[in-house]
Amino acid sequence: MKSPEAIIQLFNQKGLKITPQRRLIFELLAEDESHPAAEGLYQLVISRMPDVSRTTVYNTLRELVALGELAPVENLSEAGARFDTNTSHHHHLFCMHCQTLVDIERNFPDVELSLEEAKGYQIVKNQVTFYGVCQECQKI
Amino acid sequence: MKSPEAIIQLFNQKGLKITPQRRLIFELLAEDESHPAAEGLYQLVISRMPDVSRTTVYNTLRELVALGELAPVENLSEAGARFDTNTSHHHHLFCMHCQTLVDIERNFPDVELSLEEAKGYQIVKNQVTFYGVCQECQKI
DNA sequence: TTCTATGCAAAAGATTTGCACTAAA
DNA sequence: TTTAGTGCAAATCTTTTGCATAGAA
Repeated sequence: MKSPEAIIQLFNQKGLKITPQRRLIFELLAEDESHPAAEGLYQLVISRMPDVSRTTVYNTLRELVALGELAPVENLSEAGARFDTNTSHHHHLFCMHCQTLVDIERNFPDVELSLEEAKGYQIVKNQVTFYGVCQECQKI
Repeated sequence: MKSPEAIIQLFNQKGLKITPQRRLIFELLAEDESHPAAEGLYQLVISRMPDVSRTTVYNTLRELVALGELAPVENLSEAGARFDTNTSHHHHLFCMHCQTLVDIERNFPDVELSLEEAKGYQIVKNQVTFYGVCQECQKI
């Protein structure tokens, strides 16, 4: 995700207000690579600022998604939706045991449908998810 | 999915009982290609057998998934989880407007990670989802 | 001073659970 | 007759909403 400063500038431009709660959320997201769910981010937030409400966390996540600065992950379910601070086109590697999710930054040029296969759909993008077991979980 | 008869046989083997409700659910799923959510299947069920409860539909879906005869779809969210009666390895084409989901039965041999890219994960499978707009929705 | 954000409590939607009753085997 | 399934109501979990108050601009 963009730096907290860049996000703050964007919020200002849009007439949205900067509160200490939001500032903290921006900071936590900027350094996050875990694709957190709302609840996980909320826990992180209250560990540093105990009186923030879930509502505020949910509101801010919703604003960031609306502005295109955060992307909901194509859902691997298991509880709530997870968010991706990387909004560029990329793929995912998912641990089926511990639910860890890692970005794969590369293209798969082969992943294209022929006209017949596309069945008249106008294709916008594709998303590859690799399912596996991470190193840690293999030891168990 | 397998034929109702084959599923019934499997349930019998496992000591699970066959009720009229389950028989109907098996029949509806066997002819379904829409990847229904629980609620959609429930509506279909009660259109033919009005007093079936949601609980029974949810229970039966859960049994089928546990037996590996039905697969939860890697979630495209927007309300509830959807189910795939096709449990073999395949990919998906999704309409971003009407949520229609179509199976893509082919391999993408290019979709492999190198050892470094796999970051120590033991890869089990991959899943490609194409996002687009179907023919009907393009007309709107 | 104005207007959005916050936080609470309640609501909403999907799914699960406890339990008494029914029915398949 | 035994054991699992059904259906109801209630609980749970995630997320949204209404609203009074606080606080950023």
